[in-house]
Amino acid sequence: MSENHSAQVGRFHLVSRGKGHTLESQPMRAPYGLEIIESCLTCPHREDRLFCNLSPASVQRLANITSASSYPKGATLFVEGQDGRGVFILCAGRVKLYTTSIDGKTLIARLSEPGEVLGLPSTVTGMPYELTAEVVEPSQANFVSANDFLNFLRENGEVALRVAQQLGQTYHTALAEMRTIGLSHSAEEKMARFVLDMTANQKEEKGVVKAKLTLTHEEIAQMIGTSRETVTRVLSSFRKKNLVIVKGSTLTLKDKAGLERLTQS
Amino acid sequence: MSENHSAQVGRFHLVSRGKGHTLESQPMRAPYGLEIIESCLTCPHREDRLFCNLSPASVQRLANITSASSYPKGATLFVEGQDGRGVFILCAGRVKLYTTSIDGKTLIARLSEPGEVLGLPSTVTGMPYELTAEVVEPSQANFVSANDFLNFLRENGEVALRVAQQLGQTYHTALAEMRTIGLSHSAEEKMARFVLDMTANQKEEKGVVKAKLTLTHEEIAQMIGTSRETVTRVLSSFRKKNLVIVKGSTLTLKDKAGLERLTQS
DNA sequence: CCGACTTTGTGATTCAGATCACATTCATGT
DNA sequence: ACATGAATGTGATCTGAATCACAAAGTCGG
Repeated sequence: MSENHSAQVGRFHLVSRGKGHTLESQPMRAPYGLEIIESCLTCPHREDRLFCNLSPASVQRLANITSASSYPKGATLFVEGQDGRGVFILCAGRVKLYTTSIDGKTLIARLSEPGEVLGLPSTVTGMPYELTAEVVEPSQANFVSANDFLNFLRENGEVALRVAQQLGQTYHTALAEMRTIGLSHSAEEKMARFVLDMTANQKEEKGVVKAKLTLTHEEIAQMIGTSRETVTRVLSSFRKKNLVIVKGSTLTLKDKAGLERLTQS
Repeated sequence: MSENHSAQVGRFHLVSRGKGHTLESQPMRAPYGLEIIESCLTCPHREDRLFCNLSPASVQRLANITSASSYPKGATLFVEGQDGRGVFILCAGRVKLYTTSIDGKTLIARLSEPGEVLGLPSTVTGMPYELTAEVVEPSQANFVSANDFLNFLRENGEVALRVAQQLGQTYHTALAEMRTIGLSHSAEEKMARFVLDMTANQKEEKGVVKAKLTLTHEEIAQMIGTSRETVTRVLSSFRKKNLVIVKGSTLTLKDKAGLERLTQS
């Protein structure tokens, strides 16, 4: 029943890449600048999110069906339309989840942070993946095959509930994005919302809130539903108005109130 | 622990209304033209969706914590921002779930059909309702308080899994709408998507697919993120192009392929 | 059958932002 | 340090659809 998918999965991921340099034939290796975290048990994030407070037995059981892998930037964990093979528990790195239209336009649904579980909705419902998951920062993830995962859930009511909560969270996030895309009057408003979102979860230091902009303008455009040029323009208008300071990939929030005002216009 | 919320809840719902006629002081009554379905056990939809295949004991347990009510058109089941009081299992009627921006713009996230469970994400995660639920057709629903529901889930692993599946489904739907709103180039495209969505679940008779348009143009606009006038115009352009026939509130699909072509433009 | 409101239909106007077309600056690998 | 491709910055143009402003149909209660 529980064939170990890990190797096959690992290879597969490294095959499909976005654009640019080709990686097809390269062997898997540790992502640049990251030491490998061996077992999922030592993964710093696993415990405190989806699978916290599990009995040691359950943890062991989970460890058995889990297989860790590393993925380089550009790797694809799964592709929209493909049927759900299982879930990926993201331990380190960052993954972009998006959908594409026939003509190539892309809409980024969300960015996943360590601790999140990818492919959960599809795995649980048995439907095909509704999004494509592409690694934007070298990442490590634990894979659990759909079969194993579902069995684990069935044996483990508390975890099922926890999974439901995660899904609720995810839904919440999706709605938030729908709101920015659907209810905004202007690109400025969307951008303001985006910046506030990005900085919302950041801890401030010395009274200043900063955020790393992992995304290109192109990608920001794909998140808020505008064009790349508009992102560039709006962002520089924000700088002129002293709402934010952009230095390299670091964005510093200067006038939160000002941005919030734009949000409500 | 399990105080019965039903009466309080019932009264509350009837209080807040959208617009128009005032119902505040009126006593609760059966929705026009619907006989009341007494117990949730006889509710025709309950069994086959979320809570199918339960042991008789579980069904009984569920029946105990459930309270049925009827809601007239315009009633509000819950309001965005309010913290989750519990779930509503929709037995009959139709409910509109939407979010509103400060300036009054509305985005309809989805229309709920009988058998669906409303308020699930919030109840499970313990976060406030992220949407407002307004009855558009006289409805009947079974309410289960958050406490009771969560306890029920904890005692009942299989149901928790089922809940997770529902949530996955809901997420899926949300993504579908995000796609139409975010990836479309034109209002025509959005409208084509919308019409196809509406007719997708309908059974065809005599080789023709029809769908009841419960929504006003205004509401359609709020679903696909355009203006009312644009909906009117696009819809009549569809009629001119013989893609659909609209007669009263009945929409007949005439040229599915044609609409699909618009979808991919 | 008659007002009164809600919904739909249409024209005229206007403008935000998509798109195109480059110039410039930044990374990166060798 | 150079070269090459990616990412950003900026102007010019053009159009889809929002908005405004009514007219025409429907709908419903009394």
